[in-house]
Amino acid sequence: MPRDGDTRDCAPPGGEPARPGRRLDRSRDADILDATLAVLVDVGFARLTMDMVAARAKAGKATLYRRWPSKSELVIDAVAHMKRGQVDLGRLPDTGSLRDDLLGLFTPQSAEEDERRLKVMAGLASLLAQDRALADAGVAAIVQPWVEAHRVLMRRAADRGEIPATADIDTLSQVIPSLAAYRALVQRKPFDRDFLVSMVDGVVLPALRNAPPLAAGHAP
Amino acid sequence: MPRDGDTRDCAPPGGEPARPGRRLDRSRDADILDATLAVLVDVGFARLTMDMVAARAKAGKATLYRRWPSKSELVIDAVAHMKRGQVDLGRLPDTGSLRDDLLGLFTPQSAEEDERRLKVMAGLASLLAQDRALADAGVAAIVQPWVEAHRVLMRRAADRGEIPATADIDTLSQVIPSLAAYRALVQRKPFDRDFLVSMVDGVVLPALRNAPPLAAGHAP
DNA sequence: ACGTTCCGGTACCACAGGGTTCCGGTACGT
DNA sequence: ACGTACCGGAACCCTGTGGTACCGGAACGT
Repeated sequence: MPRDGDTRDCAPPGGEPARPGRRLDRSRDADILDATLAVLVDVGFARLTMDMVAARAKAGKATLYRRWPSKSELVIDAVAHMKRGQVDLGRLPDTGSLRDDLLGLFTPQSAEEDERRLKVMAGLASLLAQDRALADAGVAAIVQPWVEAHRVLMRRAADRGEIPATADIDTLSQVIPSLAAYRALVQRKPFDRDFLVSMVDGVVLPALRNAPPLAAGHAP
Repeated sequence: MPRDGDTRDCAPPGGEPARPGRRLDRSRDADILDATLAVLVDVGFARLTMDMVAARAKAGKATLYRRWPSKSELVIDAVAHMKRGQVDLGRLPDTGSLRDDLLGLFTPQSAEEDERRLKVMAGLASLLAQDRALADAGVAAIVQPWVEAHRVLMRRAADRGEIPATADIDTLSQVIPSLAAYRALVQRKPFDRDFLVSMVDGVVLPALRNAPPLAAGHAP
């Protein structure tokens, strides 16, 4: 959350207010947040220093502290800033086949983006154990939208009868995102299409088609 | 790995050698390692200080450095030390039913142990992104034996015809450990029996029974 | 031109924590 | 008793880093 002191208060929509000596300056925030994410990807939160961020953003350390009160706040803001460009729940694939829908979430361009997101997640790993707020922010920004997308696709498939209505969608929609996160965080192997196909055909689809009638459905 | 200098070289099996001024001292190592694990569980690797470990073990910091060359080595040793008491691959449940075997891995006494292991894993999270060796040691000590146990149980079930021979065991044996690790690390929810049952009945067993004939089997 | 306002860079401070050293104490074997 | 060898505790050094103060300069409006 950018500091609301100084001169950078929320200008009402409609371009820069005519303040004297005012630079464009609005795009600097994004540059700095991107630089923060880049450093975070490279070295993780613990080894991230404000000097690295400043150097990467070609900014002065003072500028960082002028806008964010601390390292933590800067990183939180950077992670939140990453949400932009996330999977758009309104524009999900809808091919009539659940398998194609699921694989359709993985476009070549989204691949590198996902990889990046998971690396950010890995960079945040140190905080999962100590800063609950930041960890939750990271999860909400990175994994949750993905789970939501899976849930929608599976729900549709159930509605059109492609999979049994008894399928435990709440559980199974978390499987692939969880496994992907685990693979990226712990195993440090790439999340590629082969892996996705293996998960879809080997785990999720078989489980969905073979839903047990008595499943009590504990959402994880 | 305890430093091999000083006087604590590998005494050949057969009790304490009669060295003058020698205390029992053999149990101190275990105490220190346990203390290290306890602190690791509490605050994670980043916030773990040698003073904390020394205080917890009622030992002096000097003693720690007399035996381990650095903080990293101490923690690695502590994690490896945790392997002791791990699932014994020789004494796995064998009820004739894969479901009962899988659920049988989860005994009330093992529950708290697993919880502890996963907390250690969470404490190591900071290192997953930076110290590959330590991260791998943690994974090998905590998750891998569990995967192995699942693989054995599934292999047996396939051999006796309970599940199709085409089932992708290499992939599916990783599912529950991965999901459990994800749940503990990222979601910070407890790994309880309800969750396990949900995973076994909702994901793994349906997927095993409904193995597609053409599965190319990409082990994750 | 000129002042205003912000910016980037640098030097600096404070402090936490890893690692080292030293010392008095204590249990053991002799 | 006495020496030995290790132990626990505490003081200490040193580096890295978060955070601050300050300066010259560049853009913009007037």
